Amino acid sequence: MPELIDPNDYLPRYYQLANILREQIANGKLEAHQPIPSERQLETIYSVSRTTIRQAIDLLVRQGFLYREHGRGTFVSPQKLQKGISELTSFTEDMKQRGLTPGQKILEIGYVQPPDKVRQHLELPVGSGKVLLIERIRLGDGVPMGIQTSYICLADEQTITREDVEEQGSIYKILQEKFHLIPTEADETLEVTLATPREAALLQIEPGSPLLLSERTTYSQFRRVFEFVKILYRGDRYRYIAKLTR
Amino acid sequence: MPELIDPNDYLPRYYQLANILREQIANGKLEAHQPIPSERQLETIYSVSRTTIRQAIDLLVRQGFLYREHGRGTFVSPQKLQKGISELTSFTEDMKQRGLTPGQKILEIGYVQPPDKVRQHLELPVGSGKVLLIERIRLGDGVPMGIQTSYICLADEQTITREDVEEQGSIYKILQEKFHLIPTEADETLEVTLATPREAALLQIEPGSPLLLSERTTYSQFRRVFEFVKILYRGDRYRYIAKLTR
DNA sequence: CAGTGGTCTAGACCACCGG
DNA sequence: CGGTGGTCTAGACCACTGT
Repeated sequence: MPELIDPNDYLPRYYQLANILREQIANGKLEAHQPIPSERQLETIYSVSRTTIRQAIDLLVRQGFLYREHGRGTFVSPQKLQKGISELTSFTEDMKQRGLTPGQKILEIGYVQPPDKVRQHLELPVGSGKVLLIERIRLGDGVPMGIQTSYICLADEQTITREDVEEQGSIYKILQEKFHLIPTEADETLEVTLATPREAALLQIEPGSPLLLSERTTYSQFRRVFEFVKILYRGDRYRYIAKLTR
Repeated sequence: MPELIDPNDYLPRYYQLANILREQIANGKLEAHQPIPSERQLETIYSVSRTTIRQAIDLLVRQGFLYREHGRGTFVSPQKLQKGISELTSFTEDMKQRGLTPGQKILEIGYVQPPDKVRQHLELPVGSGKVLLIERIRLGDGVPMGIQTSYICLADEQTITREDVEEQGSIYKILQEKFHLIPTEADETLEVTLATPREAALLQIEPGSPLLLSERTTYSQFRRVFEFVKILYRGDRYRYIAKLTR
């Protein structure tokens, strides 16, 4: 028996429908490469208009759970494509998705004058004020995975304390809960580099070992840059995963 | 004067409208953080219904050219977010986007029994037949950028010859033109590795130099795997670029 | 309050696919 | 041919924003 749509729910109907269908896919009620009911059938099953049906399906197609074939039908995607990777995630979320327990050791936290390169990424004018710096060793299941250096722009009255970071772990979570700042978009680059003696010591590897360097500029829901993050991952422990479309 | 929508064009109206707006953004007629006309205004300007207007705007929002704010309006995204990166591209397209001229030296081309790992990525059963192997040094402005090894699954009657590859350069272009096979989705991983003596010689670097290893499984418009590609990029010459959303 | 985007309806015609 | 998804219309009401 299909779950039904509640017109009075606070969630929009297309969103409720997407949740119902996604649930059925996760349960295995709908199997890979099998067709789901046609849009006209779904109209009568759930008593919503075809526009709303299509909005729900559009969502699931973009999320990689369904695919359409013109003139044939709408089908369930194979497992592999259902992961929804290449999303903007915090280190904390990333580790959890990989089945590891995230952890950290705080190296430094405080306000600094950002280096020129960082200032440019943050789109700050020359000679502008200080930004919050947080430097941490990031752990996965207790083992060092990388060194993370975050530069964060906050309004004057807002700040993050060492206690916040120690308690919560995830800065994204703090930003969201304390300041309603939601990371929405980011530009990221990845390249190869070699460990300096200091980095090697922190990561417990030999100096000159290969590292994966990620640099990210993050935008809030207001389309303003609020963060520049650099993560140096141990080359032997970390692999970047992306899902590409066209 | 705004360009107009032709109802008899072979392109759908929402798509024509998206092109018109994208063009105006590229021209600078619409500036970053400035609002575009409201959806009701666009209705009268272009004589199409609001649904169609919204479909066009949805497209441009997903492509990163516009952003919406509920109750305020729809605005032009800042330049940086307009690049539309993190798309599924061939090496050839990737180089062009970076402003470099793509090139190649073919090392090997022919049918082989795929290694187990490759066979699994291609979702082929144990003991299945041979697949097409193409190994090339890829160049950007004539300089070695990486070594690309492609394993391609084709139907029995289809094949790609050395001449095809030499003439066209891009395998994706050949697949599209000869077999109407369109790369649509891909899973990609990136990690760090060190150059073996053979790789170092081919890339004209020291053995043990750091490399960026990309492995990609590519799906066609029929949601079937048709390709597994491995590219070893020179760590000092290549940087991976991604755009993340949430 | 008026104006914006967000959701939704009940239709319509088209292009494509399979039998 | 009938059924599928793809596009489109002309409305409607809601939630949110600014003044």
